[in-house]
This record gives sequence, structure tokens and C-alpha cells, in this order.
Amino acid sequence: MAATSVLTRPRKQCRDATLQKADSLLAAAAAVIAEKGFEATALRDLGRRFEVSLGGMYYYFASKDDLLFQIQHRTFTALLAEQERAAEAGGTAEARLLRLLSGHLGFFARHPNEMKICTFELESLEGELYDRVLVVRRRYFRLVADVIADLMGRRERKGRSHDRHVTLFVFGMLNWAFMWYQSAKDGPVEAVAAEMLNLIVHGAVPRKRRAS
Amino acid sequence: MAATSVLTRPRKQCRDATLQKADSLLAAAAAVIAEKGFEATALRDLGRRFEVSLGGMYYYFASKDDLLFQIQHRTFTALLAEQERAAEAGGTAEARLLRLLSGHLGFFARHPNEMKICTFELESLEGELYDRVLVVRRRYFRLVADVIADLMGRRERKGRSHDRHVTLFVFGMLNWAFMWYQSAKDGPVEAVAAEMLNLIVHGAVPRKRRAS
DNA sequence: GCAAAATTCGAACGACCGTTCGAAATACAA
DNA sequence: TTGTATTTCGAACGGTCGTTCGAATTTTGC
Repeated sequence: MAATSVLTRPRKQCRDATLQKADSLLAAAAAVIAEKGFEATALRDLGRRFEVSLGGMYYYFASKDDLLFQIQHRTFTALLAEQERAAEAGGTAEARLLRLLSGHLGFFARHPNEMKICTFELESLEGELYDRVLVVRRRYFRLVADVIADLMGRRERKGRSHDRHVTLFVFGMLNWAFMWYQSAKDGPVEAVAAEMLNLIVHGAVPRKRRAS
Repeated sequence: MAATSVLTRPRKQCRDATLQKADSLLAAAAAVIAEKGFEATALRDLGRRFEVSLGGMYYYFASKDDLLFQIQHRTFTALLAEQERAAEAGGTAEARLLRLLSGHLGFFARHPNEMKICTFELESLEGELYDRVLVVRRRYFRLVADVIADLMGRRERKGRSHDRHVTLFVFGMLNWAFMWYQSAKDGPVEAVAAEMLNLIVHGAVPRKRRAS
């Protein structure tokens, strides 16, 4: 992840080590916030764990809200970039969706703290920061929704509302995974993604048991 | 919902109006907490909105944590009771699951604030209060998991792990609904539940479009 | 080695928080 | 009406919080 760090405070220049430190600081903060919640996390504690004074924190982040924003914005931007690549890689709609499911679960297995924050603390943001995160989230939703619409067939579909609901069901399955997924217990993400795709395409009930 | 109010403070007696007021207070608190988050909600604000002094709040609730616990425990207990009745009502596994899906979505459409809190603020509880809520949640999980196991067929199933995953997928769909469901836009919960059941049983892809 | 810029610190400010507690007010039973 | 238990209040306490700011320190460019 990481990509470009966004030191908001200093105007003119900043050393490479500073950008790197901001990244580390952000990752460490994500771990604490994911565990304790954003409101319950004190900047003093974050600084103490990373041996930065309270005042020093404000050299890296404009405010506590800015810190939360950067975690969410960077995380979702990185996820979107990865998944755009996965969607463009071609293949049938089924193959593309499998890559997206696998990619989503894999990304969040690699960044559980950040993703947990994106899920739980979205509404802790306000105003412009909230909106800017929402823009990225919507682009990601559209990306997945389009592949699902392809999969379901754009002609014989039951209507936009149905497509939307199926997409939201899929996001529900994906986003709820952080409540239970553990690689040791549940196997590699590719296997879970395959189970999920199978449910979406074929359902979970053996044909002989179906009432209709 | 409501059921028996649990005034923890007074030892000897309390008037009916007091129990009733505790209920109203709890519901009003749920609305604020659902919007602002538990940590960000101040007891002072809750009291002010309901014209109860800060000190007066402690006549109804032993602590701020106790307030959160009561919201979660009462809500999940009521949901469990409703759904146990729905599961016992008989019919095929498919019919019972449909009632559970409908019941879950319906309950949460009637109590969006409380359910949002149950989802977002579970980990704001600690120790015994956390454990007591978890006991109810686990019973509810088991209830749904059993019906799904029935539906999938207890003989030809692919293993416990697969059953568990399907159940967790279903809970994902259900619990994510509060992120998007609006009756005006998405229709009655029964219709959404039917769509969900259809996905679980048959999948979402028309047979002619399936690769395999 | 020197000045300028970037980085770090520590102290302090004002605000808000959950909780306690004893007194005041209210409602009920006799 | 009197006495008792229930309900409500208001003030205060000790803490913690995000943020600011000027000084001290370190690094960089020359």
C-alpha cells in the first residue's frame, strides 16, 4: 500500500525519512484505532507508543480527524487501484468476479486494521473529509456492481433494483468477513472466495434438495 | 420489544412510571448513540434531550456502560425470542429460513438504532457485560446456523467448515443491510428476504448464462 | 562552519467527560 | 396530615482530551 504520503503540515520540503515515519505512524495508529475505536484512542497514546511527543504528532497530521481521514482515504484508494487491475485483466464475468472476491478478501487479510477502520469509523468523519472518502467508496462499489451485472446478464435481468440488491448482498458477505475470517481456521482467501462465488452463481443448496 | 425493564439502581420498589421512563430513556439514548457513536455520546446530552439532569441519569442506569449493555442485551434477547418462534413454526427448511430472513430484516427495520448499536458497539463493552451479550448472540447464531444446515442437507454436505461459511455469508448479507436498506427505495422486507433466499438456494445467475 | 530550514519537544489552555453525593423535592401509604 | 420511600437535582471532583505555540534541537545546503 503506502503509495504517496501526504504530509499536510510542512509547506516547503521534507526529508524522505519523514514521509517514511509518517507511514509507519499511520500504520501503528491504525492498529490502535482498530482495537480501541477512534474516539477512544488518544493522540497521547499513539505518540507514546511510537516515541513521538504529543506536540510532535501535529507535525505529521493536521488534526486527529486528518489522521483518520488519511487512513481511510489511502486504504480505499489502494484497494480500488488493486481491484481495477483485477477487473481489467479480462476473462469471463465469472472469472473477473472471482478475482474481485479474492482480491477484496486478500487485501483485507493483509490490512485488517485499516479495513476495520474503514468499516467502523466512516461516520466519524465529517464534511469534506467524509465526502472525499465517499467518492472513492462509490467508485469501488460501481466497479464491483458492473462485474456482477455482467455476470447476471444485462438482458434478462429482473431490473436495476434486483441487481443493486445482489451487489449489496455480495458486499455484505465481503465486509462481514472481518468479523470471523482467520486464515488458520478458514483456509486461504482464494478458497473462501471460491465458496462465495459458488454461492452467488449456483446457490448453496444441492439441486436434489430444492423445493423448486 | 421492551419486555422487563431492569432498573439496576433502586433496591426496594419503583413506580410503574419509572420503569416506563427507563424504557423511553433507553430508546432515546439508542437514537443518539446510533447517530454519534457510543464514545462520542455524553450522558449530559442524553439527559438534556430528555429533560433529566446528569445526576438523575444515574438513578436509571448504574453507569454509561450499563446503559449500552442494556440496549444491546434487551435488543438481542428480543430478536432471539421472535426468531425462535419463527423457527419453531414448522414447514420446510426453506420456509423456515425465509421466515428467519424476513424476521431479521423486519426486526431491524423496526429497531434500526438498536441494531446499529449491536453491530457497531459490541466491542465497546468489556468483561461480564460483553460476555452476557455474547451468550445471546451465540444462541442466535446457532439458531440460524441449524436451519441453514437443514436446508443444505445434513448428509451430502461438504463439511462443517463449508456450512459455517455459508451461515456467515448469510449473516453478512443480513447485517450489512443497515448500511443501505430503506423501505421506500427497496420495498418491503419480505421482498428483500425473498431475493436473499433465492440467492442462497438458486444463486443469482440465470442457468443459461452459467459457465458450469 | 554557518545560516536557514525542517523537526521535536514540553508546557499550558480551555473544554468536556463519567461519577459521586448529600440535599431538595416529590409521591405514596397510613 | 404525617412519615417514609422514591425520585430528582445541582454542584463539585479528578481526569483526560485535542490543540496551540514558542523555544530547543537537529539536519541540510552552501
